[in-house]
Amino acid sequence: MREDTRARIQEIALRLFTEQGYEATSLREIAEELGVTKAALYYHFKTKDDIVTSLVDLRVAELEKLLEWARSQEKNAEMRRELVRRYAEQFTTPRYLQVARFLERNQTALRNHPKLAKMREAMIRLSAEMCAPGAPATERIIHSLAFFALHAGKWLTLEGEFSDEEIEKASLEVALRLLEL
Amino acid sequence: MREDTRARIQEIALRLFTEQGYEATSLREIAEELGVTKAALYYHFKTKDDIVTSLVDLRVAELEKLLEWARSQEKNAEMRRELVRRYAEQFTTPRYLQVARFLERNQTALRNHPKLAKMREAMIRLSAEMCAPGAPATERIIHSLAFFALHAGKWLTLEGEFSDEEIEKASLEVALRLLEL
DNA sequence: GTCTATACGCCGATAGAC
DNA sequence: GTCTATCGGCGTATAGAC
Repeated sequence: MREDTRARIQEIALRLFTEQGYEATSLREIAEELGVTKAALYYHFKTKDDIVTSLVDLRVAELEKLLEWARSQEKNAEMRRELVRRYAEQFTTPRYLQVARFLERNQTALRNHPKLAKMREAMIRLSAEMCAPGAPATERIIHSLAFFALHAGKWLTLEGEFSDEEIEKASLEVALRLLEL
Repeated sequence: MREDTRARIQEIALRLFTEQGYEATSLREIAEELGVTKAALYYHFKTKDDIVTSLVDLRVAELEKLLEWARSQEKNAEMRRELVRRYAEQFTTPRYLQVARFLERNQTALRNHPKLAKMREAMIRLSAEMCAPGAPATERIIHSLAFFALHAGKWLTLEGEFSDEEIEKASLEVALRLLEL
């Protein structure tokens, strides 16, 4: 029945960082939820920052898998649609959705985190794969907005009116339609 | 030449909160940039939270102006386009753009701030004005996405490639096209 | 209006026993 | 692997002189 402690720390930290923000979450809170003292955390992670690193690595790996796939493809309309679908599909794995949300909500707090730079770089390269080199600004921007639409759930203050599933489904539809503009 | 000190505190706090995040910005930093001690700040604002309140008030007032206008209009396609245009136009006033960005980037850190609840409520009502009552989920979501396309600058990791103006112009174009989907 | 001085607590992190 | 104890530092905030 005993779960790996390291994994439980990640799980609790991920939830609290997302709900309250990275800076607002102390190691004491994480330890308390886990039922240990904060000193115990230091056996599993060198620093608070290290917990973040372990989480971001998950997301970077996912983005790089996507990037690798994109590069192996011809850049046509069907490839772009499939890329958006695959990007959206990553969010159907709960842990990946949680990590993505954590990163969404802590961009500013983590702005100096080296792994975040890696992630942004991957996003830039991914959105570049959406267009032929030298594509006009509006095309680049519209295609990038397709990715953005999939993150918009955070901003859509419609909770209570529609389920998460409805919002996600409609977001994907909008993202795909954006590719056709 | 002497500017009002209260206004200068707001200006510096707004910039630092946006760049570094609310939690990561201390009153000491603000005071240092202003060239006074942090104790001096307490003459102008009761608490750190009070500085935020004074900033959020600006945004809430803008949203409510927009909401009032929306309510006085018939809900047709041209009204929706005009509403999006007016929403976008608010961001052309530098101070309002700065405040909006500050709020975008500190949603999580300020999640318990009472003024933030007011702002979210105003956004919900504003996006409700975009549709007839009882409109289907996809319509509501797509029209709401139109607003949020205008916030996409944060996510578009295209800085350096395109100017802020290009991104804003294209975002508005996409927002307007979303209304027609 | 701004200062110095200070209260008081929580933070991340470490040392060393068990 | 987890504990107790503790460190140094910085956080917000206040008191009271000027």
